Amino acid sequence: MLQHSILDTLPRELRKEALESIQVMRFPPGKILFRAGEHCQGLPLMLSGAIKVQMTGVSGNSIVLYRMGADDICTLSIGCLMTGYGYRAEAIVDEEAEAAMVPRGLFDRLMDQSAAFRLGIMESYGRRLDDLMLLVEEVAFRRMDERLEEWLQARRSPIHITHQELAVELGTAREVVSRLLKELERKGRVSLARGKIDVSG
Amino acid sequence: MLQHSILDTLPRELRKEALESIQVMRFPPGKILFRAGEHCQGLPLMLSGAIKVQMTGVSGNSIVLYRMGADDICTLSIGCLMTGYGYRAEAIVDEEAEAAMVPRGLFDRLMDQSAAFRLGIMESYGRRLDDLMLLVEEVAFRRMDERLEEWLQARRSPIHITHQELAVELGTAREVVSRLLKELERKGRVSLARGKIDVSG
DNA sequence: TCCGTTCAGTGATAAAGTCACATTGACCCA
DNA sequence: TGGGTCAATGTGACTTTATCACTGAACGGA
Repeated sequence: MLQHSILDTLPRELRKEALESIQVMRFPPGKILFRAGEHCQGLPLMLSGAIKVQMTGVSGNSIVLYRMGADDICTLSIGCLMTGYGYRAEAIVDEEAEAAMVPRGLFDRLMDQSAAFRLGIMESYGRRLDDLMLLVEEVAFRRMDERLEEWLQARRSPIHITHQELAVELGTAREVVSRLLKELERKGRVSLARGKIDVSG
Repeated sequence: MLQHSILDTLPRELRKEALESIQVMRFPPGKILFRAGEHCQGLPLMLSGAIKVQMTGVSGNSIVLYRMGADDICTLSIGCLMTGYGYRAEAIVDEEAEAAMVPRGLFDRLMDQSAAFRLGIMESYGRRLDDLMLLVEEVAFRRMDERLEEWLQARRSPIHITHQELAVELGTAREVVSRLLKELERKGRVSLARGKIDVSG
């Protein structure tokens, strides 16, 4: 169950302690791992699956910030744990996910004793930073029709999603997505059905 | 010169090594520390001053992502060093800054041997993540007139800045800033001069 | 089959971004 | 000291995106 995870790289002693004190959990799609404002209940180290992190603005609009995959450690939880503040965003499972919940004490020991673990942390942070920088640029400067088309092209057709969910992916309003999709349909690029988008080509 | 920096917390031996191998540098306002695409020349650990990090989109528009201050370590440089990719953004000095340039080897040793240093790194990452998440929300959902007014209120009047520079701070177009400022002037909230904004109240 | 609910479509209007060009102010320098 | 130059600002026209207020269509029970 822990095969191919970053924990495999630990020296024998530490690995033993890790395997004893961590709790492996399995989450179904749609499961909410945490909500904005809640406090950290442990550091999830992802073993498999995909989890999206999204935030909701004061206006009530939401946007997907980034996704976590295997070997990512939840950087938001680290921050939450360090500062004692609540989460600023929420995490929702996309694809059935397994995660090792690492207790605080073990986290500190891993940071102290394993260079590989530290590297994993830094990589997770690096990816998050990169994701967010790219997102800022997208949201600030790119056209919505281009972003929508790219999003659609990046998945396998047919795509099962509502316009509202797609709006959250892109950080815009549902009406905007509906109109742009209708326009794409008129151009023959997609065909639309309730909760489903077929991309041509 | 290194008083009150994170390096003070190091154990004697490590501190000695640090003081020998780091190079303290001083940068004047306007100095460009690095540009997009360049490769990392060392990890800056800021001792004083303020540095802004901004990125330019494919469209040619720019936006300020966040600012670094004393005790921040440049997370962008860490990522750059780890992955070997070039910088995705550029860093420009706002207020005269001093920074200790930490060589790769020392960085690794500090990570390995100083919990305080690790904590500093994590805090820097945490702040960056937080800054960027807030920025995404701002850019995606908030009205430009509100953002502009908040930005103005957060400084001491008179503010010496051009509309173009202000546009980069907010991630919008110069014309938008000019129009919104003119509107504020009509309402008596500011008075405008070339390169200067006086905020009333 | 009716009913409630979620999902999608759309007109009207406002806010923001883009393009093109006019005007203004600061400064240099002959 | 009067031009000349250039960066900074102003603005009209138009497009894109966001918001508000609905309407209608599809689905899933009861």
